[in-house]
Amino acid sequence: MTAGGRRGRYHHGDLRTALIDTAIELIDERGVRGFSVAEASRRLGVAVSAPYAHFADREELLAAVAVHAYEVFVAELRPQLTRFRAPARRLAAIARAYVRFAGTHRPLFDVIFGAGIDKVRHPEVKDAERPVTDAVLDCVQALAGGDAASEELSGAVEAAAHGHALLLLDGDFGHGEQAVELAAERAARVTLALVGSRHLLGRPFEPVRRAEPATRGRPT
Amino acid sequence: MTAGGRRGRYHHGDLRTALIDTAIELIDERGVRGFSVAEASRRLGVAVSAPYAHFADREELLAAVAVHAYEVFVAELRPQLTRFRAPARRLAAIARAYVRFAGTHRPLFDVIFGAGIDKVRHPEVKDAERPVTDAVLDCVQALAGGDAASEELSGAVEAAAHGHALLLLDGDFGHGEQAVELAAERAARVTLALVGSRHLLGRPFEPVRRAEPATRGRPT
DNA sequence: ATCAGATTCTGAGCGGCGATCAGATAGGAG
DNA sequence: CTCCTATCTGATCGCCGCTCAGAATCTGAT
Repeated sequence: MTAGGRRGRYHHGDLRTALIDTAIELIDERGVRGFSVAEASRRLGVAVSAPYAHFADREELLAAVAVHAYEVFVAELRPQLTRFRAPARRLAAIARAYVRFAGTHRPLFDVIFGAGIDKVRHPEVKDAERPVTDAVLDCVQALAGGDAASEELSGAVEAAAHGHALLLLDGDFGHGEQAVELAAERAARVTLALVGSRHLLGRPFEPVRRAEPATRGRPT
Repeated sequence: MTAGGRRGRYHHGDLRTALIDTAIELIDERGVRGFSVAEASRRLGVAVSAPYAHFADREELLAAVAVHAYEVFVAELRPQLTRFRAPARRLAAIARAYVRFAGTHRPLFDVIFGAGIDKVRHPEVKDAERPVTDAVLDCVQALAGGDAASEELSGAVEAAAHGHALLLLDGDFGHGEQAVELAAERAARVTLALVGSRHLLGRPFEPVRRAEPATRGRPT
């Protein structure tokens, strides 16, 4: 393959990669829902049928964008994880990085959660997602042992991070860089609150009662 | 208006309502993304252009469905709110009802959050949403006073409820009625944990990291 | 009862999109 | 150089959102 991508030639050179990049551009301008394969082709100067040599359909192209999105996120997350040793802090760092990613790479975040990609038909996406879910699970298990309590905590943390990301993109924190930081910090604080909650890490409690469970896994 | 909606006649009778109902059916079968005005028309036996006498465009029809969805949710939420007096319990009840609604009225929930309706161009939706946000704000202000802490708590509660709803619809809690109840109960518990957290309701607690606007590397 | 005006619906049509297919073109292996 | 394979073109199909002129029907005022 002659890497290049020079336009005007019969063979584009690296149409696959160019399509992914252009897709991100278009999604940034008009949203996932407004993205069309035809327009991406036009922008690249190729026939509207050309993309189908590289992707089975529109969804497969979006899935490739989603995989790239996870790679970017993981690349940003990893250095943050090495900065903290305590599982609770690491969990908070994940939440913060997650919200930051949503705020600073909006089109990528949009593709991951707004494109309606069927992860069963596109296992690549699930694979790309794995490092993130693994990181969460690691921390949670260190904190909660490994049974129902850990499931509950990981669900709560995921929900908190994702929810704050949505609120941020909805404009609830304002706009601009400081909105992103505010939302990210809130998500981190909420995560720590969840980890520190005496309600979640004990066994299931029924009423709000202040029954402090005896067994509390609290390493570090 | 000759109420009726008998098919075969030139005038349908109540096409507007019929379109909303049929839209919900279709969305239930193929998802919001798969819904088309044309197919709804076909199913109702009218011309594909008929809907445009009642709705400016596809999005306006979906907005009407969203308004109906909020009405249903509010109708289910209200009796739950009267069952509890303590703000914390009410907040948990809201979260529980929210997740239950997502699980038992999936197409309606899909429309609200997956149809990409522009709430600025469709204020009816925001109006229909108001009773819910008001209920949350009521409880939160009773708990947190009214400043930053209350904003933080309400964001956390919304995030928790919405996040658990998404996890439920993603299959993370399994399937069927018991999955819905499990997810709803988890959301309620997490909400109580948030309310009970000494981290959230007090004044801001120690920053996780030293205030340092570090230069974060940006991978391609 | 009648009739003017406003609603609601039809039928035709436009442009855009996703997707398929046969065939042209280029790069690489032998 | 020659053949093979991957890549790209051009044409085409069906579906969709949406518009428009005009027909059918309903409404309310007289």
